[in-house]
Amino acid sequence: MHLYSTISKRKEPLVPDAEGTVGIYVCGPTVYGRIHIGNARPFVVFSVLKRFLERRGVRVRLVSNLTDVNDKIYTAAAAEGVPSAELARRYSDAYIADTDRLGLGRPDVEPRVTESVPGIIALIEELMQRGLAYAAGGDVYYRVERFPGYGRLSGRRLEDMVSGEPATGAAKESHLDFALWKGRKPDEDTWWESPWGPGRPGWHIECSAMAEEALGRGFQVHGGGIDLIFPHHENEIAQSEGAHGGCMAQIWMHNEMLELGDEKMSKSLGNIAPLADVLDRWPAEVVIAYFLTSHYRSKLPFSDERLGEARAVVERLTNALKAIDRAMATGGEGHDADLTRAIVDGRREFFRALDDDFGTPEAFAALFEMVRGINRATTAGEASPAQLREARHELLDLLDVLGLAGIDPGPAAEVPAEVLSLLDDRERARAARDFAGADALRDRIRALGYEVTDGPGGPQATPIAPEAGSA
RNA sequence: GGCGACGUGGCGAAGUGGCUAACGCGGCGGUCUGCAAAACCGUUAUUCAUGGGUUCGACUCCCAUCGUCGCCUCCA
Repeated sequence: MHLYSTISKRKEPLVPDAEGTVGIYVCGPTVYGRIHIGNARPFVVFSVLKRFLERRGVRVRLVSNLTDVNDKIYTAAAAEGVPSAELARRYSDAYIADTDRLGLGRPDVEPRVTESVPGIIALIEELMQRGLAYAAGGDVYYRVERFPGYGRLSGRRLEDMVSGEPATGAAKESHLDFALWKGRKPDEDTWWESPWGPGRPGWHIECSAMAEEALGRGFQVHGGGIDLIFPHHENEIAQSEGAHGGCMAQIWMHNEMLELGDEKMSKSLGNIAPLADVLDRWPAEVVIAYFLTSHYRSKLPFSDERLGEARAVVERLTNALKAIDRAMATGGEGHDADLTRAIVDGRREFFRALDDDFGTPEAFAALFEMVRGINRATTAGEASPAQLREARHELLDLLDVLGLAGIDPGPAAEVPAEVLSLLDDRERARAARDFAGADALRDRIRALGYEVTDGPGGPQATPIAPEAGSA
């Protein structure tokens, strides 16, 4: 498969390492609050990318960190009057719990900064030995102008960079330099001893250290939000490649931002929708479909309208599965060549789309071609139960790649006898052409939580799905 | 000011040198239905922000303009 790489601005072939493994490192959240729907985008994109690659027979090692020590964590903890370690642990747990609800599994490794300090210190020492870092007033800084490739990822030149650093950074040799280690300030209650005195890691160094520890030097894909390109990922490259040479990652893969109204959603702007709240209102599969019906490199508006469209997508897929189940019961005895063609073509196009820079919108288009073929077949009624079962299996198989297998309604749940009885009453009313009575009975059944639909095989009562917003 | 991304039908979203510009939602017409839902069939952009240029040929390449967004301030 090919993936677009920010550093080359081209689609690059994804080449596994000598053991046939693809290592992926994705920058995870800083845990000073509940994560928002925007944070969920890389989680979904990279989790599903992993599923896809594994389906392709590639072994994947997905690593996504938690940044659990940071200025914002100190600040939030101080505001609440709790120890920063406690606050970080609480929101680390919340992050795991919130993303678990998506049902996409966990990354293979989820390292935490607080558990990676020895490796971080070792990396800083290596940089100092190479003259790329220097201690100053209890801090350690990276000497940016000593690293020739600086700016390669973000396409910046050093002379173009404006000094945004406040005057407090007076200990630095250059305003471009960034902190690798920050000396402990009196009110900072999470800290470690180091060769440079007590303190804690700077923002960027932890990812260099944790990526190396989990994936080794020179892995396949480094990912994250596009807003991390500068300075975070630029600095990671400076650190990792500065310390060891070589190439930190083959491909730099960045997802675009969510938009709320006209601006991006972000914690600093305060216009956030917590993932947990979104998942209270919409099923996980709808949220996944919401992300995946758009390309990961496109800006994605966040709104109830868009979630509603994603729900329509999911319903169309679900309805096709239901249609198959009904058709298998009534069953034809022949072979529907058009159905087979739709399945084969759909499967081919599905994988072709994902092979080309993870083209999930086109993959959905392929699914819909398959769905139309299925719906045509169930309408025509020629396909045998065996052929229909195969079609169902194929569709579900592809849905599973996208993490959407959960939309399978499965075998219909037992309908309560009371509902069945009312259904019989309604049929008698309909037979007597007492439609007012029939509709009244339908209302009573609905009050019991079941929707009545009249199909070719007679009426059916199906549980009413919970509506968005009702939770 | 510097760097970067993007502007495709009512909405969303693919395509990125050459067959009829995918797919979903919505609209309209039809089939089915007591009604409804689902589904199916047909229809819904002579056109891809605008203006130039390159080319036998551009939505696709180049330039300019307008517009939107992101980064340059520890936000995915």
